[in-house]
Amino acid sequence: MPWEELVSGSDVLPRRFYERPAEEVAQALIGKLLVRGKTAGRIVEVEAYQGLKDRAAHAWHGLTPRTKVLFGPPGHAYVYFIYGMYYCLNVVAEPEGSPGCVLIRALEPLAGLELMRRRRPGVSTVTGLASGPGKLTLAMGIGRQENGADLTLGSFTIRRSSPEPALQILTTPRIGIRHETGRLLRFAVAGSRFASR
DNA sequence: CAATAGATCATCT
DNA sequence: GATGATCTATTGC
Repeated sequence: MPWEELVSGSDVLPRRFYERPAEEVAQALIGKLLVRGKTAGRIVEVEAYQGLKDRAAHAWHGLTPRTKVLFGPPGHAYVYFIYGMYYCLNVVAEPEGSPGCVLIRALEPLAGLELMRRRRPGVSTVTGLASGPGKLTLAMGIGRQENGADLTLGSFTIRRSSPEPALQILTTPRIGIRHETGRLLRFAVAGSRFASR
């Protein structure tokens, strides 16, 4: 899909969209558009992290230099480096001072596919371009520089598409964590080939 | 197919 | 000094 058409038919989500419990924001983000520069994709998989009351969350230990952004105002990006190799993208949720967030885990690529392919050499299928938290940051060129970015302004945003597709949402436990594994805080588009496994 | 190993480093104890 | 919100290649059935 042409980037211009995609963006002209969509609206940036306002800050108040993010100012509620992380679990609600996570579900509401399914189907929304993540746009960065000339690349864009539909969010098909997310996980909610509930801050101080969630042992699996980075913010569980409290305010540190790394978690500072999580304690700030909602609607900003929290990007962290993991396993010595990858970056993961989160969106800060809940009112300022309450460090809830939503991990973006997978996208259906919609625009800028050529650029994404160049950033993911060796990946032959479109489904494999952004079907995981580390993969999507590579495909969209997201790194340290984006930590703290305001997602309600500028060229890095999350948008509501019109019309919004009617999507069946699946709820499951979160992936790759050691604590709080029983909580049903992962949400994905049912049957999506673009979600992670 | 499923299971496993290796890459590689910021962050916090 | 250990750990981790991962990915890929490789091995074994």
